[in-house]
Amino acid sequence: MIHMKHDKVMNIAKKRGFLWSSFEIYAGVAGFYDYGPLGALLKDLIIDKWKNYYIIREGFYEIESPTVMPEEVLKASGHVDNFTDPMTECKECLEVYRADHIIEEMINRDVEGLSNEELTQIISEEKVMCPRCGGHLTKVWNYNLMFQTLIGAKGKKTGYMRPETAQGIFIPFKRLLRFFRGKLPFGVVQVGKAYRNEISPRQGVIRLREFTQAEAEIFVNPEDKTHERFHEIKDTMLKLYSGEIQLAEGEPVEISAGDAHDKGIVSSQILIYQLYIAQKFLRELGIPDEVIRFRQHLPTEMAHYAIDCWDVEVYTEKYGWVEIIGIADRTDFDLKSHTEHSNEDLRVFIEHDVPKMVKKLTIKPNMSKFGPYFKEDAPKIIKALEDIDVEEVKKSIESDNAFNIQIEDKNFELLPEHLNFEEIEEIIRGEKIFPHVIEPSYGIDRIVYSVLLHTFTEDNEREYFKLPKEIAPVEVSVFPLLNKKELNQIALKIRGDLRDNGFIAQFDTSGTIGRRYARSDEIGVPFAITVDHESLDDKKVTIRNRDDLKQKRVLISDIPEILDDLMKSKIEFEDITQ
RNA sequence: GCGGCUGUAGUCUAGUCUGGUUAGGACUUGGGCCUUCCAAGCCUACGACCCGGGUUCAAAUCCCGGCAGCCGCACCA
Repeated sequence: MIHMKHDKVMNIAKKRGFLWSSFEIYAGVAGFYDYGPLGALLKDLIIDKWKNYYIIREGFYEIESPTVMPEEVLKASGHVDNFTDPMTECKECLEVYRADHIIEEMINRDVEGLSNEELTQIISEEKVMCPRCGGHLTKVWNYNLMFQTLIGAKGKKTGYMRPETAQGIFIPFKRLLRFFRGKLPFGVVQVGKAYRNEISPRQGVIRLREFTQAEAEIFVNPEDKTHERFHEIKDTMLKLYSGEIQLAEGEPVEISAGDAHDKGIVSSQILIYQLYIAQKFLRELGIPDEVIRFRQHLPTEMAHYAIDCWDVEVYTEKYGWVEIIGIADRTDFDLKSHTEHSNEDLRVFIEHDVPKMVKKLTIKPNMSKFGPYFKEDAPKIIKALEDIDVEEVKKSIESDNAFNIQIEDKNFELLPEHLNFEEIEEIIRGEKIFPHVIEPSYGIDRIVYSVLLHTFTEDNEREYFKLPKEIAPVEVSVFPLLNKKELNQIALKIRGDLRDNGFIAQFDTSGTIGRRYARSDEIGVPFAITVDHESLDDKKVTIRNRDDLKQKRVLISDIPEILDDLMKSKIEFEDITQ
């Protein structure tokens, strides 16, 4: 199959320094890509924009945690045990299979959740053979997608490269909760590398072994998944491809955020709000609506920890619909699991709106009798009574006139005169709960690819990335109309001024003016400034708009201000006064 | 990981079957000339046989192994 656009985009990306495969002079390694000079800038600008959305607009805070994680963490998260596939290999033809799949296929038996040993046993007992050549299969082994490493000089401690940035946020939850002064909801983000040792990654930058994630973990009260700004977005249209529609083999439907909530298509306001943010973000990166859709995970494909999960997918000619963002309700799975494994209480105290009054029967030892009777054993007994079922004691006393209690192999008989029962009213101000986690997870590399693919434009024999100016790696080009010393001097001076004003500006004298414009357009530079002979007299230059080729003549001294206004969208190009 | 196909400058490609001078061309890129606004022209320079081993007097060319890419299978919390 020919993928003209993909091939063109990747060729230009390689040629002009956006992206290329890593370790090229050593033939490369599949699943690793370098960002070149322009690619690194572009990626940073996209991440900046992402942070602008999540940190500034949503009010979340960013943290940074290590990419190497000790085994315990990933044991608790389930990655050590579950981020694996059981594999088996044919001894004859060396074909590799998913062990569970082959058993289900060959003998039609559900083996989900069985251990490798059990799978191996089934294979030998049921005589499951290689479906291709009939050969014997090896015993089942786990292929874990994580990169394993050893921590420390003696290498006794097993570590893994993190398979997602999320875990780095769950681990310091107690400190984060304290930072946010104990109140839900709050959000924490992390941008960084994650690692998955894919068996055979062959989808370019779409499937990398080392990739960049931008994730937010939003901790919410499970009883309250509303969003305070939902009313502002309820009329926004979203193209939803729900599980139900997928099963019915239907088409995605355009539906308003409000309806999506009212009809229960998306499980909560806060989840829909995240879909809305994702859509807005992608639009502003120059990805058109037609190639964006939200696809709900089917119950069968949903991760074990999630109750609802939507992928934001972008259409690509080469790979079809590609997940570039995953938005999941992870519930309390992670915090609960880390609580069990670490013995740290990762719950949050939720104060009730109105304190609850609870009537409760308590035991009050009658110390004037109790003390002298039990003497040195009295404190022990009192302590034991604190943890005991009061109703049971009361019943026993009422029916048998005694209650027997065992402490350290000794029996004590409590008599009615030793105890008073009192009904007290207790005030319950709140309860401890595990927050639920809403997680938008952005695959930055896939987004960079989508942006390049979908901003790539061919018109009038021009081929260029029509990057929104906000994410253009180079903001302005400065050229002499002709490669003459006196023009170059002025152009260099202008470039210097622009750099002093914080713009990324480039200067180019090679070839003719047309070629220079073409080179500048190709990498998506939104504006070009050209110095001509008249500039020597009138101190004016032309400024050219990439997208419509229009030009305006402006004073050299006004350039930094004009460009600043243009870049910040305070004015449009046609508003420039000559 | 398995099978098939492929691997020559930044890009596209000639040469490989049939081993033999200094691996040829086009585009791109750098420098220069020319040129008063959108990849023009001229001069000039830089730049390649995927890696390793074998056969041979001699390997881009034949053989073996590796790596990478593409396609199919498998895999894809």
